Amino acid sequence: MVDIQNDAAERLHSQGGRMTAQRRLILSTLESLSGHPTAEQIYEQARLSDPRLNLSTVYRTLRWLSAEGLVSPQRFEGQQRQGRFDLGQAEAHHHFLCVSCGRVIEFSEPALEVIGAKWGRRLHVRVDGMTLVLRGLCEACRSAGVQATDGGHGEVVSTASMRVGSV
Amino acid sequence: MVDIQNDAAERLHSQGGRMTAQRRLILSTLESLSGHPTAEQIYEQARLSDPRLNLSTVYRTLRWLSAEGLVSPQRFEGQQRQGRFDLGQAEAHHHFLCVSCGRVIEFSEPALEVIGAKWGRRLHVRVDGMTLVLRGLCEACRSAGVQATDGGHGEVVSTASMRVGSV
DNA sequence: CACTTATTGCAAGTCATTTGCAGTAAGCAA
DNA sequence: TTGCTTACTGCAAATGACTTGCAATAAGTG
Repeated sequence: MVDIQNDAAERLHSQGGRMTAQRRLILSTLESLSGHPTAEQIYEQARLSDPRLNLSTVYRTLRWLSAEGLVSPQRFEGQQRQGRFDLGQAEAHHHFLCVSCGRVIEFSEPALEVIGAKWGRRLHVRVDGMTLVLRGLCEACRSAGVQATDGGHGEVVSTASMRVGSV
Repeated sequence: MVDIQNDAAERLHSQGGRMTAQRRLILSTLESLSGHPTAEQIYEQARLSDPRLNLSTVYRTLRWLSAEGLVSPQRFEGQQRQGRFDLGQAEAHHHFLCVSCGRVIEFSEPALEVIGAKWGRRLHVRVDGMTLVLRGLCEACRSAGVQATDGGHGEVVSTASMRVGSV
């Protein structure tokens, strides 16, 4: 459960899959990259270790990992077309997205469980998961004098990220 | 403010734009479609009134409307690549997404303002907006015996939607 | 009713992601 | 260790969702 490499290997095994060098590489790259990298970023990083790795292999692996629930794919609105991937359950955390630089900060908010459950009852639906996305300007962009300009759906100029624990 | 047609016309005017038949058609189609239609769905619906309408015009108009803050674009994760559009501010409401049929139910939850403000302070960022997406099974899919199967990121089989007021 | 130029339709182009296919290599069996 | 089966990979071509260039239209102005 804690070691993704082993977890993935076991899951593969149990469904007649094979643990290949590429999958191992993608997994460890995913572990080494903090933040929410895109498939392309994972590819470029992994390529440093093995230049023969192919982008479609990255996509295929990411897709399998998502289906297994080992990584959670995210799609933020705005100019960014690329999906982002992150180790762990989608439910485990929420995000702040800087509309100027694309930086993502994670946080967890237990109070949302209560809100989700409440709306599940009110709407007569079964709520299996939830994601809260906060949008705005990070400290760096704010002090750099950036202003949000487009009604809340910002153009991302560059990308960076950091991870912040639950408070 | 209340009449989108007029609001849009005024905004266009003030920036040297022109109110065309196409834009009027797209606007009224947007008003007639409840839920969160995709560009394609808006296009198909509008085409019923004027078959000569072009898809790129729909995209262009939707992009302008988004920039003006008159419609809010949404992107839900999962198999859906297409963006969805909705009249009104992104901030005004949140969504429940049925991972089985794609149905979207809106709701508003004032408590989230407080949570957003709290994290703005804690993370030292300026929060301009937020979106909460609840994922799960709607009543219809649940009673139809559908089970979520893929770790929370469902494949959408068909699309439908309804709107629910604030409670 | 001219006339300027924003806007449209159409076709071609992007970009992110997927897929068909033939060659490669896990993992099991002998 | 060697074979063997077939899952997996790399590569190239395809797809889906938009976006863009351009010449033809048509708002809104004088």
